[in-house]
Amino acid sequence: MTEPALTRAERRRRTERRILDAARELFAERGFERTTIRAVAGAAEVDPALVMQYFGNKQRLFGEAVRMARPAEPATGPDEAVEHLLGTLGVKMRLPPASLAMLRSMLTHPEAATTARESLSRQVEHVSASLPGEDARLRAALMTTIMLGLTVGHQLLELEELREASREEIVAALRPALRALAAPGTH
Amino acid sequence: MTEPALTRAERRRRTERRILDAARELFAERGFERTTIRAVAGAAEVDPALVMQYFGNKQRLFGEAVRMARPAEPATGPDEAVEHLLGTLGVKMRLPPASLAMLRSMLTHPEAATTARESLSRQVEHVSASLPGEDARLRAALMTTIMLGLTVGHQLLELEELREASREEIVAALRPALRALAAPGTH
DNA sequence: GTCTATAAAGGGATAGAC
DNA sequence: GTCTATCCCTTTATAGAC
Repeated sequence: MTEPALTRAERRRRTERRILDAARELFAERGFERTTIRAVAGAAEVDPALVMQYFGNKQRLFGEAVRMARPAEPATGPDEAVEHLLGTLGVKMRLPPASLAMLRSMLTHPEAATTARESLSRQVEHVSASLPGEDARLRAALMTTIMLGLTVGHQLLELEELREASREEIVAALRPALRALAAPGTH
Repeated sequence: MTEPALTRAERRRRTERRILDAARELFAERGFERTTIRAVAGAAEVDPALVMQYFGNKQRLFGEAVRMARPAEPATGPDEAVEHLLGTLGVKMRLPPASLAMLRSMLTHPEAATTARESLSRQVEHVSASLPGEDARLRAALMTTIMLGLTVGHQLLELEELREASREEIVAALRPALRALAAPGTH
């Protein structure tokens, strides 16, 4: 009793974690519809019924899998906003499984779509606050969708033309485009 | 016999067309997995078995639904390439159902993913041929994914921030960004 | 040619044994 | 607390009647 290797609660916590990790990976790879409870259980090496026991249903499992902490970012200025977006590219080229899972299903699963919209809207707000000019909100939205397109093309569609470039090359090529949007337009 | 209102072949052609139109709309709206043969048949007001009779299986129905004519575009110069891309925005804000159907499923359906990759690669090649500079291919890829992100955000996710802007505003705000990519970089 | 009936499979969910 | 067994629904696909 002096060395209770693992308490029940602890064991349970670990099993739950294993299931969630497996779920994230499969949702990220195949999307909501093509991911089965059975497959998740198989990958986590637990019984399918246990997955239901822990998460209730597939929808809640998905909800837990795509939930993640989001760091709050302070508003600054146009140049900083550009560099901030470019900086996320390092992250975006190896997105956390939770984000990938959400992105993979955002076009075909209602809840994932909602989460994606909310997340993108927050980013638009954040960037927008750092930009000058009348149409800051639209330009911020364009900057955000540019990053979205890049992520989709690179991470989800795995386009060769992007895969064969280094992060630095992409950042360097993209910077002038984002700068053009960050500056109040001459249009 | 002088007025055969509709030949068998003609009737069949029309029914097939009705099925395809219904399929495109549903695939565009819900994606491959969430679209059922039954729903397609219902929308086209035919028997589900008839859909199978005509198209064999769901996969082939999808294949026919997303197939579409693609106009060949001549290569020109950087400015023309930019204006060409911006010009497609008019189209992209009301994409043909076949394209929408393909895009909707591109992240979760293997065949749609392949079609999307091929289509994007063609566009990269086309734009790339019009650009000067060492890294024309990468810059063309970025321009293409920018348009992809915009389409996804606007048409599929229906982001408010984009929806509330007019085509002209978007074009005007986006032009400098694309121009920055079209010019051989100072990076 | 079109529809009825049904086969066959897959997978989410549940009850209850251990 | 974990697993066995199974239910039951949905959906694709087929066989054969009309």
